Amino acid sequence: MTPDTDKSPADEIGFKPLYAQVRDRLVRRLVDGTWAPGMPLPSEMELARQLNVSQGTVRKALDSMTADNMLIRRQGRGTFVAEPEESRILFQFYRLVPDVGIASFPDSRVISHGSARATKAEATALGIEEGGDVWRIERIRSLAGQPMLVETITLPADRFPGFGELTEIPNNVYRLYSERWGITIASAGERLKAIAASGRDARKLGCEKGEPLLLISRVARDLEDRPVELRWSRCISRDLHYSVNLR
Amino acid sequence: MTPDTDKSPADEIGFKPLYAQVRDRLVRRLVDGTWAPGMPLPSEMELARQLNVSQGTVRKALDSMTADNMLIRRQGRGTFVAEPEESRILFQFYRLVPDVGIASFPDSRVISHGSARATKAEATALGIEEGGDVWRIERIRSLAGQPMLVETITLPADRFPGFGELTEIPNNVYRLYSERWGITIASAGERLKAIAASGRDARKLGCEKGEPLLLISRVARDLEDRPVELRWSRCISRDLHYSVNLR
DNA sequence: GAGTGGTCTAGACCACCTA
DNA sequence: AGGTGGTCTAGACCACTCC
Repeated sequence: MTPDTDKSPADEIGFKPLYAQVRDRLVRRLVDGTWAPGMPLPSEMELARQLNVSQGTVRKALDSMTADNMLIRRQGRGTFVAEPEESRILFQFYRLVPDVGIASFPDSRVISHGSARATKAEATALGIEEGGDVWRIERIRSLAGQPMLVETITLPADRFPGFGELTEIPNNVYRLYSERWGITIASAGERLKAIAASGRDARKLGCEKGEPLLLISRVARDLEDRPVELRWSRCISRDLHYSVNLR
Repeated sequence: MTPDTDKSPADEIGFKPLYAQVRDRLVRRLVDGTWAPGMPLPSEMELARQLNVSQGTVRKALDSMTADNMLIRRQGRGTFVAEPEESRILFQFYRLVPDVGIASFPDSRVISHGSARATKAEATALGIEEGGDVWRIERIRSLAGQPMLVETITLPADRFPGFGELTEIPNNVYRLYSERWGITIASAGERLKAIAASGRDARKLGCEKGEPLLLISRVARDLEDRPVELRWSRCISRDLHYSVNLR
C-alpha cells in the first residue's frame, strides 16, 4: 500500500524519514501509557495497516526502539514493552562490578527524604529554575551488609507529584517512577571523578576522611530525552570498579 | 522434548544469518589489508554481485559495520574504511572532558619505553602467558602544559614486531598501530576506580601524594575482538571528568 | 547525467512459540 | 495449525556528489 498521507515533505525544513516518524508515533504511545510496560504491541502487520505504511518500515522503527531498550522482541511470541525490573534493564544503568566475583544489586537505606530548593547545579542538570521545587533523597547502599556508596537523588517536583508523601522508597526507584508516574528512564549520562571522602560521607560509609571515592554524577532522561533525575553517588571503589565498553 | 532452561537461540551448530556471514567476509578484508583505512569499498551493487547475495543483504552487513565505526558511508560518494585520525574515532576512546570548556586532546611525553615480561595482570588482560614478552611504555600527558595523567601501555611483543626500535612514539598510537602493523583498534573495555596517588605518580603529576586519582584500566581490542593493548591511566580529575552515555 | 547510498515497498520463506 | 518475528530478495524512487 502507498500511504495516502503526504509522502514526500521535501519542502519541509525538518524532514524526517518515514520510519523515524513511525518511531516517534510509537514512542508517543509509550509515553502516554497506551502501551504499558510488559504489554504486547500489535503485530508488525497490524501496525503497518494502522499506520498505512509497509511492514518493512514498521520493522525499521521497531528495531530502532529495540536497540534503545524500549522494546523486547521475541521470535514467535511478539513485541513487548520493556519492563524496568528485568535484570538486563536493571544493569543497563548500574555499572559497578566487584573486582572478583559477579555483579549483584546493592540494598538501600534511606537516610533523608523531603522537599528542597534546587541548587544551581541541580537546576542546570534538570533544566529547571534555580530555587525551583525539588525532592531530595539521600540513601546508603550496601553489598553484603557493607556500605559501599552514598547517593543523593534530586527530582523535579512537578514531574513527581506526591513524592513527599511516600512512606517507603523501594530499592529500584526506576520501577517506582514507571509504576507511579508513568515515567520511563530511557538513557542517562554519567560523569566520573575521583574525590576525597568528606567527613560526612566518611562517617556514613565507615571509611577514613580523605579516602579516595568515585564520584558518579548521573542525569537520567525519559523516553523523550528530557532530564528527570539527578543522582550524585560517592562510592568506595577499593574492591569495586566502574565498567564501560567503548565501541 | 525436554526443554531445559532458556537457551540462547543462536546456540545452534554453525548457523549464522547470511548478512552476518557477509559481514565476517568483509571484516576479513579489513583485517588482511585488502581495504586500507581511507579507501573506498566497491558499491553495494558490485559487492552483491561479487558475493552472490542481494543488495539488501550487503546493506545490512555494511550498516552493522558502520554502527561499529569500522566504515563511513556518505550518500552520493560511497563507503569508506574508517581512519583512526578522524576526530570521531579519536574521541571514541577518549572520554576525559574538562568540567568547563570543550574537550581537547592532550600532549604526550614518553618517559620510558622498552621490553619487559608480562605480569600476571597484564598476561590475563592480554590473553598471553605470564612472563611472556611485552613492550611497555610510560607516558605523561598534559593539557595546556599541565600534566594531568600518567599512563602505562603494555603491548604483546608478537603483535608489534620492532616496536623497541622506534625512536619516536607519536601522540596518537592507534594511528601508529594501524599504519605500521595494520592493527585496527575497534573496541575497548574500561574499568574505573578511585585511588590515592602513589609517591611516584605524584612526583610525575606534580600533585600531593595521596591525592585522589581516577584509575582507568583499558583493554583495547582489534577488529576480531582479540585484546591487543592494555593501558593503565592515572588521572588528576580535579578539573576533568570521565564522561559516558548509557543507553 | 551517471553513480552512489538512503528510503520504501512487496512478497517469499524460515524458525519459533502457543494452542 | 496458525501467528509471530527473522531473513532474504527484488525493484522502485529519492537525495546527494561528481563530472
